[in-house]
Amino acid sequence: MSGYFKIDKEFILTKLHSRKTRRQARILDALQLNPAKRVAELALELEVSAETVRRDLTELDALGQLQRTYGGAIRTAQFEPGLCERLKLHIAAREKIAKRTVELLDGVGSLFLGGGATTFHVARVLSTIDRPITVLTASFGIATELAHNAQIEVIFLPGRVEHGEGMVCGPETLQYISKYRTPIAIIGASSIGRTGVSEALLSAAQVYESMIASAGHSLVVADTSKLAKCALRLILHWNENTTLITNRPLDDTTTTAIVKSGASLQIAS
Amino acid sequence: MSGYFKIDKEFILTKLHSRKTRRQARILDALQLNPAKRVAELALELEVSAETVRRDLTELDALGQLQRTYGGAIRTAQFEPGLCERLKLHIAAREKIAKRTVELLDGVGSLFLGGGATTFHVARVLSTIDRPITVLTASFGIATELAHNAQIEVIFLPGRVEHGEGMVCGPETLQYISKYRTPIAIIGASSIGRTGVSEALLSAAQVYESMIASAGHSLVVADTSKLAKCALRLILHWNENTTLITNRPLDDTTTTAIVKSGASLQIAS
DNA sequence: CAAATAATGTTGGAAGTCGGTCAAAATATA
DNA sequence: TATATTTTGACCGACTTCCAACATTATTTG
Repeated sequence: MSGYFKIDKEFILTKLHSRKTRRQARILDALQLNPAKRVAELALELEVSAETVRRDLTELDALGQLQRTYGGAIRTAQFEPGLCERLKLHIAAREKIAKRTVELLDGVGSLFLGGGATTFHVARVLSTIDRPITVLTASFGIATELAHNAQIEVIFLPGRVEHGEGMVCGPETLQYISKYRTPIAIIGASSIGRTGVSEALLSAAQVYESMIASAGHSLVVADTSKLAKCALRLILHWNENTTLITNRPLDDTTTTAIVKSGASLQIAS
Repeated sequence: MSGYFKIDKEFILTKLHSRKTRRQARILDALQLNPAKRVAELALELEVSAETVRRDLTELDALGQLQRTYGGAIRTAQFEPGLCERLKLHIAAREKIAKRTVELLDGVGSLFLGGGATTFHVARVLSTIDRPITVLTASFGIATELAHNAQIEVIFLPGRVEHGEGMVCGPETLQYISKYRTPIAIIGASSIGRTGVSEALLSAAQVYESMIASAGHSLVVADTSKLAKCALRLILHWNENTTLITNRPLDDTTTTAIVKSGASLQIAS
């Protein structure tokens, strides 16, 4: 029992009130206001030696609280740290898929755009479009990316902010989606298989499912790394209102299953 | 006539297809995927000399496309570049105001939180709160800031994304706000005066106005730099359901006007 | 209080960056 | 095609950062 008390006291004294912790908090604070800070600059402001600052930065970097650079540190993306990492994977494949997807949007005036790394690439390509289009999304990252282009009207969906995912979801979101109708929904996926598309995060799955239900046709964007995985919730059975856009031909069994269901298949290369 | 053609051709050839422009585009692309890049790193990837990369970075930095750091460059905040600048002003005053404001929230379970630099400081203080609370907001930056704390339920409002402001607004937003009732709305302002509070951006003004209408009591947060300015749209007449939280005593005329109206005045120091 | 531990400052050399200048190469212009 | 302009690469001195080792100071523990 007293052992627990001791740990608690230690924690409070050491972790919360030590000079070091306070200083590191100030460093993080400074980075909230400036995207980047130099070692020398911080040493001056905090009135400690540059070495101390360097040691602090190394620790905070290891904790993922900031990112070290040569000469200083930058704040880590405050949005979806997980997504930032995923964005670095399969870039070439996803860019091809994104381009092919946007090519399919000829004549489309409005669409739903789901969340995830691949759809983010779609947003980046879409943001270069040169005609008016309306996009409905639940993802902060995608909304911001698209807002760069004044021709794109971005409608953001309401809902509870999913902590750490950078998107909204929940009953409010679903209800709101159901009030709209668009010709197209563009959806990413945790996994694709013979039966259909599934998604690992339940709250996101529900949002995508609603988007699909409110759209005339669904474009599923997924690179081949998503194959043969199995995610929590099936959000879409292959059907004639579905197009899968991927980067490489799939195995015969899957291809047959998709084609037989009436869905289309597009290989971007 | 041929003059125009020439300019056009020049533009296309020089600006869009020149090696330099393509290379700079690749630099910006690389920064989309990595928050920071070093000069040497870029030189290797782009297969040009470090000097060329430095020159490119200098140019892109001057254009505000990225931010130069010692040894490389980082991407500029993709969110609200204007807000980022405003956040650097009046920090001390705003932090005091923010702390005082959050102190006033004892017992409050839900609230509206408007947009702007001062309310962002409120969000930062609020994100350290140690009890459950529900916050409704229309600002991406504030939503993200608050989402760090798992105890805070953040409800995001729907609407058209205001290009460059990092918030949603428009009729959908207003209608959605009118469906909620909260005890408190915390609102920033472009200016405060004898009559009340006004806001420069019309679409934002409408959102704040709705928030005020849906809340039992309004906390107006504004540092004294907002005094004696006059912004486009008056969003609030001083009344008994209003509290102004500011950092320094106001001039007698304004103080009298506010107090006479029944509003409260809090000086955070 | 004394010993042990952790945190911080100092120093010096290695490595990296910067910015200016100049020459070479690519590109545009006549 | 020849000339002018722009772009790029290379070099160098000045400056900055980094890292590791060690000395010093603060903090915790017994």
